[in-house]
Amino acid sequence: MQSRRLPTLEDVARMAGVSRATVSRVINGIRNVDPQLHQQVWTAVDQTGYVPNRMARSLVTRRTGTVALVVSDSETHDDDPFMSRFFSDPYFGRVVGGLMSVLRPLGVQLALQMVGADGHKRLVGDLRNGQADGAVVLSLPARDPLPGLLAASGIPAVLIGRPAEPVPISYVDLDNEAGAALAADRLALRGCRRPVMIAGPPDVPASVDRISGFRRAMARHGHAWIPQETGNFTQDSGERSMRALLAAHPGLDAVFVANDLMAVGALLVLQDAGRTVPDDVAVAGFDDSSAALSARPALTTVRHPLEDMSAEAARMLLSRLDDPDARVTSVIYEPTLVERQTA
Amino acid sequence: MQSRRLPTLEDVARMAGVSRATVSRVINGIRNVDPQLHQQVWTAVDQTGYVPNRMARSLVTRRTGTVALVVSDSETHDDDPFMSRFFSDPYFGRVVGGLMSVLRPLGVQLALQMVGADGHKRLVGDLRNGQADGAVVLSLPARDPLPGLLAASGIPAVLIGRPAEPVPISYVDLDNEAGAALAADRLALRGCRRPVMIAGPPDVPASVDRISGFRRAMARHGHAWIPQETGNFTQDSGERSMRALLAAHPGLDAVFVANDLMAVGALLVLQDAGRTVPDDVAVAGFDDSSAALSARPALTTVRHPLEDMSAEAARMLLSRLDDPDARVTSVIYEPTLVERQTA
DNA sequence: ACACGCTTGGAGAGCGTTTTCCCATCGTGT
DNA sequence: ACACGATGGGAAAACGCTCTCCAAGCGTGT
Repeated sequence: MQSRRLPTLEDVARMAGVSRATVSRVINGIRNVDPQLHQQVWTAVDQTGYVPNRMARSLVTRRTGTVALVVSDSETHDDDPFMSRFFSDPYFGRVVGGLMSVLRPLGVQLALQMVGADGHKRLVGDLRNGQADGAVVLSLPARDPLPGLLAASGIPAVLIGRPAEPVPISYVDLDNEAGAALAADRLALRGCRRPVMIAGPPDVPASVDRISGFRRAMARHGHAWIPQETGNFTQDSGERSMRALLAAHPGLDAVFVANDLMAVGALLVLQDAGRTVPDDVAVAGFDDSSAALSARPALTTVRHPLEDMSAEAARMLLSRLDDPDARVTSVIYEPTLVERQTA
Repeated sequence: MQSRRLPTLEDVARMAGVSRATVSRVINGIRNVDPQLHQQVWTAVDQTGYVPNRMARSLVTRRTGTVALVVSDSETHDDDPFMSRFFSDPYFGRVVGGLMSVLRPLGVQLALQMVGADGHKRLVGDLRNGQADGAVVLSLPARDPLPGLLAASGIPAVLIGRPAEPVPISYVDLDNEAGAALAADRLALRGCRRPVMIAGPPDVPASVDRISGFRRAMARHGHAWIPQETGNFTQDSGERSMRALLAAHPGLDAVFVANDLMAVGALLVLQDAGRTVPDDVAVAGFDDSSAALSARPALTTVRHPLEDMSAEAARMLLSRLDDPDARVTSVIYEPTLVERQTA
């Protein structure tokens, strides 16, 4: 069954009584061909069950119809298997969903690429060859050289999240500062006296922006100094941070947490410590991931339209592929506050 | 920059002063070549920055170095965007993580393929051509013809989750019956009098097995009849089902929920209804996803070693690729009970 | 010395497409 | 009638690689 050779253009051409070139033209809908032949070709295609060989086609067109989703895992430690952590984060799924929503209708493949600290050169090489036509790059640690390499090698790419250092490369991002400010305003509005925060890793730009956005907004509300703990975006680190904060600042009455997973952890710790949320302590998260909804009380959080952003990233990449000389662009999304029960 | 033609085998050969064939042999480590030339070739490779063109290579070897992760979305409804729901389910991430853990070290690509109700033939066609060397197939609704088509067309494939109908195709699966029985035993051990259950969609084999496993085990404990509601594995449907169950059977004191997401929903509804968990009502979930840990009280659940299973699926597929005549095999994993606070 | 194997490098034939030429045919305006 | 631009089909050259032959070189046994 599978041993039989697959039908090729040649076979179709023979059956339809035309040349390979004509069949190719019909299939790709390029140039006019006689309606009569057109018909013959299509019936031949049906009868043979012909499907164009992707490799052969790509070899000559230099297009693969695939885009790579590049995930950096340079931050992996041995004791902290990055893969399980990253992939099970809702973040990953939301991005994939957003990308697929635009890629799939167009028949574009999505290929997963992980790149370690060493693999950057290799990745660029692979990309320049037949690996993929372009790349959507995700979750970069600061100082990652990848954006620079990508830009320099002229590989069409779009980042999700701005590059840490200015590099001529397209990206979509959220206005993280504004989002954090939204949370700050909300917390201040409730009349909090001693706000604290749980920040994300200091080497990712989004984290930095959330920190500065929160501080700046709180300063406007008269809170010059905000105690802070740093986590790594996992629920577990949220719990640890909250415990530390509680120990150091027992009088705290509001906490801004840089993502929902950590916020859920913080919530649990607060409740275990006998604090009522939101009456004793108000909590605001960030992302509006599914965890926010299943928390009890439901988490007040900053909505991060990741699906939309990813979809846009896909669209940007695609249009860049159509027009290689297109300008580098960026799209910044505005976050909104989702008021639920914790603040 | 990117306009410059990439170096080809020919270029390397010229620089090294040998023939294309020799360079090819050196690069692929096939046959012996003179150490002297060997050296010359490698330095030429380095100097040119040569990277083999994947398409060209695949065209002749008929191997792509890619496996497809096939996700069926035939159950999509317009009002229920499948993609966002499916991809943000921890299930998806865990599978990807498991697959990657074995694929990545081997340099094998993972390509995401979604296939709709119509697309089966197309998928098979794409697969038989250069799309991928094989497929890992996920989340199939019952009566899905895909396993049959795959088997018939001789495409190397491994299912995650057994096919609904017997088909000569390899798969990995969990002993869902045994898992449900574990939960049942636990609930019975706590001395429950009125157990109920929230089941998954009746058209997925795993659901069916969990239902029958739970019923059978409960029957052994003297509970002949178990009231049941059916959800679709989302937290929301878990909430709905729990509410219905509570209304119809106010005296219930134990509930088995077919996955953790629904269990979290059930937990929330129970608490909102003023029931204490586990004292008034014991709850057991299934999967041991991250949601189980962040629930409060922490969810007692059945551990589903999805990462291991996916990794094994990848290994099975790979070995099938190496030896196309390998026998169809299946691996069934044994679930374990994770005793936390809800039961 | 000679024949005979064994090793190693090169020439070249594909792999299945797309695409560039080029040629034949046809309709049109003078 | 005749030249002339369109139009549409076919032959064949890539695309970059692998791999089968083939020939040359070498050592060995008789």
